[in-house]
Amino acid sequence: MESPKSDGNSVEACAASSPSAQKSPFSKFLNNLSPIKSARASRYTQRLSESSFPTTPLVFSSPHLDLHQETSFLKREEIAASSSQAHGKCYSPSNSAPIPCNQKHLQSCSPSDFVGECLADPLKADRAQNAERLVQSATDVPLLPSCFTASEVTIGKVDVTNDVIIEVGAQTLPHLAKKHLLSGSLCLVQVSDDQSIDERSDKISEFSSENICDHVESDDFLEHNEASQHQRGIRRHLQFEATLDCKCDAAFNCHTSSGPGTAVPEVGDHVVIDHQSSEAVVVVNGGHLPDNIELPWDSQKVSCFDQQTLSCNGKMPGQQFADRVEEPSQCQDSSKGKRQRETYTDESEGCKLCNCKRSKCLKLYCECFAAGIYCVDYCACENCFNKPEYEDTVLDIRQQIELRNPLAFAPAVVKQANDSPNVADDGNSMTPSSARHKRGCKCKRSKCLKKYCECFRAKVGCSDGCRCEDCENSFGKKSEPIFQREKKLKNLSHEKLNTAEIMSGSIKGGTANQFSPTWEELVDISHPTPLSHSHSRAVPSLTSPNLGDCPNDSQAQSQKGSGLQLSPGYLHWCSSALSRTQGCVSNVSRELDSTSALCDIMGDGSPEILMENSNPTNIVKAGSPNQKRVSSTASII
DNA sequence: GAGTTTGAAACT
DNA sequence: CAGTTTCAAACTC
Repeated sequence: MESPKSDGNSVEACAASSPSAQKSPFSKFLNNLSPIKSARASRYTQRLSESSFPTTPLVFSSPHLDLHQETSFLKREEIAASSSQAHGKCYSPSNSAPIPCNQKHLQSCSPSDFVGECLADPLKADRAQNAERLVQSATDVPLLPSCFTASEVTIGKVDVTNDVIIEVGAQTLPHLAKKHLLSGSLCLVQVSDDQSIDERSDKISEFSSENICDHVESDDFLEHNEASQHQRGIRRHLQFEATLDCKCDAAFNCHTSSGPGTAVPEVGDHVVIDHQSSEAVVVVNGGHLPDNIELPWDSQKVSCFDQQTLSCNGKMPGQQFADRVEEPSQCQDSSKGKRQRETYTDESEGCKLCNCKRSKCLKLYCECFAAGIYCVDYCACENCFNKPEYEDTVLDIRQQIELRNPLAFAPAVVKQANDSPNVADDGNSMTPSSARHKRGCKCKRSKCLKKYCECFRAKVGCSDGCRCEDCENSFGKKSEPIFQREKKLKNLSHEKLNTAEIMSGSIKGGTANQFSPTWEELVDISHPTPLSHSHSRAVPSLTSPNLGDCPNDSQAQSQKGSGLQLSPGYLHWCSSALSRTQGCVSNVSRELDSTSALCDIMGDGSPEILMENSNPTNIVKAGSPNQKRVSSTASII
């Protein structure tokens, strides 16, 4: 391993700012950083200073640290995570006021009501509540890299005895076993001033070794992490593009998608963002790995974040490319070449490994590229340019693709506002599906029953945005367009005709038109659901797609099938959902225009209500919490 | 593991 | 926008 050169802005310099770090094993470890890592760390540190991120050490008031309470570890984690979100939230060692390390980052949360509550009686504490409070407290802090790793901790010396300085942005503790580092906790270690540097680090190591893995094995922690690790594992993500413009904490938030109740284990997900390259240098997965798992990679590389949950004040950070380390469960055994893939998982993008040969992993053919992540060694790709070292190229290509299709890198699956089931042609409710694929599929032969189908692969039902044929998606069929129904009906008519011919032995003077489907017949076919009968007056009008003419999804779909299609993509899905509730809308612009009109009709001016009731089944579903409001729409129709 | 099938992406 | 080609994943044997 080459020794990085210190440029004065590097992590090394950062670590050296601590008196204790100068001779510490951490600084030794700094010298063992690869140039790339060192460069990233350097950029990160530099960005921190440039962007006025507080580099002041985190100081936790020692009275709140009870190292004798083994179970308090999780609470320390909570604090650590919360503090990491707050990055720079400092507590005075002697009083309850936060140290003014960076005024704008200071919060009202004081040690007494924050740290103390968390540590005082962790066994009795309601972790969910605490976590929620912690997260809430942390999220109040803007502009800060929300995560850092336990490996980012160094200890320093402070004037006040018994206090511990946690310095962020330093380096990995070399003493910690990898598996312990993976526990991903910012461990707070109480050391005394008279201890030597090595003793301190040893103590940290000892503490970590003895406590981290043990104490993170709380039920809820393990429950979550077993699932998350199996599904998501540990990945190393690097954010593309400078996210300095998006300094909000969410941009650096590496929490997974769980709610506050599961925030305790989640907070172990830490990341250090290199703001210059927008790279997450080190991320440690949220918690614990079984002791029997030996990880094949350097703990330095261990990282993750769940990019799907990133948000920047509600907005997705535009570019979230990520470089990641393989999942141990799935990727460890992977080798170049064929392997089992887990392209989609329920809550994350899973472990994507590509096998690209010609695309150089710079096209959407490449699932890694499409997912916004860098390829990794376990990918079987050839001539891969989807690597951090080609970041500029990747970004250029990405921009070009986004110019063509702004939604190209949007999440493939769009969650629906409510968890309403799709409705099959026969009116039966299909598997409830809370999400739809953003583009929809165009399957012709797979019947949307194989992973060729993007919807099926994403475990979502097909939507009206799909152009699939003979959809049998087990997660939810799409409604059949009228032209297909008409086609079927014509076929049926021809069959009838032929049957009649056979039966009668002759047919005279008649044409097939005599047996062409009437609109009434089309209504019967295109409105297979009970709802349709209640609106049987609403003959599907292909020429006047008024709200009143299209009372349900089938009719809306009928219009679509008649050539009045919505545009594809996410907008389509959202708009489609909107249109289904509205009754029908023939195109996006009409939908947009009619939204306000419908709000006027409904009288409450709440367009979100439309989204909440995007499925027509809600209209007639008794007991639906939205029934009253929706039924008013139905009555209007 | 090789070959085939499939459908999305890219291209025209 | 539709048709064709390219591509890589999914699938089959």
